[in-house]
Amino acid sequence: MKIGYACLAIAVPGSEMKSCILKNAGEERLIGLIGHNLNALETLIDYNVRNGIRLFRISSDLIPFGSSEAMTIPWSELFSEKLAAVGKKIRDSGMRVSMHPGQYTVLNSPDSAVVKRAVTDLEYHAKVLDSLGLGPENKLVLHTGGVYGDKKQAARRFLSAYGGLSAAVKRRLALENDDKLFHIGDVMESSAAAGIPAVYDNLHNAVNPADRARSDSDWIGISRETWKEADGPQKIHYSQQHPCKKPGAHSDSVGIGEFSEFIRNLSGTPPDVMLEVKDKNLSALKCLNCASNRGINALEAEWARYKYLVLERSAQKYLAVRQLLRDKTAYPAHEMYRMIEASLKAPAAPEAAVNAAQHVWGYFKDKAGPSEKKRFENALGDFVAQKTGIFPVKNLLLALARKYREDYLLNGYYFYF
DNA sequence: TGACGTCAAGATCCG
DNA sequence: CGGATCTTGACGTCA
Repeated sequence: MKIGYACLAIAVPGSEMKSCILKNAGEERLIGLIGHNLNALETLIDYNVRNGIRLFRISSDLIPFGSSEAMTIPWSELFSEKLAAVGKKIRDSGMRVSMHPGQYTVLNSPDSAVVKRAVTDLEYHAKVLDSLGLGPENKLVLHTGGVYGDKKQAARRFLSAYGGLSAAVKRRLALENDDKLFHIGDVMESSAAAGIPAVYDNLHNAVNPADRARSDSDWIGISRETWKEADGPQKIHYSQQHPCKKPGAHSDSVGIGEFSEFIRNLSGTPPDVMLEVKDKNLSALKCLNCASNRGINALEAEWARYKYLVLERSAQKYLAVRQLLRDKTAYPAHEMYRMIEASLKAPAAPEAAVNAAQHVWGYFKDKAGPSEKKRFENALGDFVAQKTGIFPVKNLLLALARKYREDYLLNGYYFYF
């Protein structure tokens, strides 16, 4: 069972995708952006390899305007070496990747111009995966599309459009149930008719259920049958409901208790699990560390990344986690994440936030010049006086961490929440 | 016509 | 001027 995350990572310096607006998308600008984004992708892949994350969704923004008429650059040739090198890292590490055109790629539209753009978009996505030299188990996940007042007719149009796609797209295509229109029962029908695998999404099924009598485990068992040898192991999408937002909205982080119960309830071969969650790689690492014993070092590395976030909420909880990790023969993953989750639920307490900021400042106090010290003290003073939030302070510390190359801090999560 | 979802770019505001 | 914060863009469907 692989566990992964989608598109972007938090606290991975140099991994940010860049783009621009259409009117600025000249050739020179685009070449610069593509070069940057391929480096960013390599940074993400390297990060995943270092951290044992072997499932990852590549952002559709990798090639800005990749499926637009504005794209006149032969990017796959221009960057063929780089693409091949990154693809080799993916293959050699046993990583499985995917891409996921958004809700605006609609293959079953009655409007032929919309369908044409959808086909172009799918061709673009397949070309990215082809250029990386990756096999058909690296999927292109798509939703069925719109209903237009007649779901049966709309499903037929999907199948007809699917039939017209190139082999390059067809061999990668997988169909996912959505949260509004085509539930997993609908998807199973189209999937069987087209002979393509079905990606089961648990939250979409919770919001748009096919049959309330069937559990997640039932549907995962049923959709497993659509995955053939060449498709690789079954893959699902997993997410949790945000407690405050509307039904279907993803949670900020994967709650480890709920996730573990979900996994426990599965039967048969466990699928690969793509997490859809706001905190991305953070949840992926959490779930991986809890799904198997990855060594006390993995937990210590995680604690190092979380610790100032916990400290700025409660010194007591900070000490409690430190205590928990004392025993180097134990592997208290669930306990550690439960404690971290509990403390992050609370907003930062002002006094604790000052304490945490001063701890982080400790990395610079011998290196920073007097003007830097003055700026830090002013920012902290403004925060204490409630003139600003803590973010101006954190951003200042982040800039210092970059300047003085404090990787330990840059790889931590403190600056990003 | 706005909402939907997503992210960064672009625009504007502020000290 | 730099940094923080707000708005726009790019896409198609549906209420």
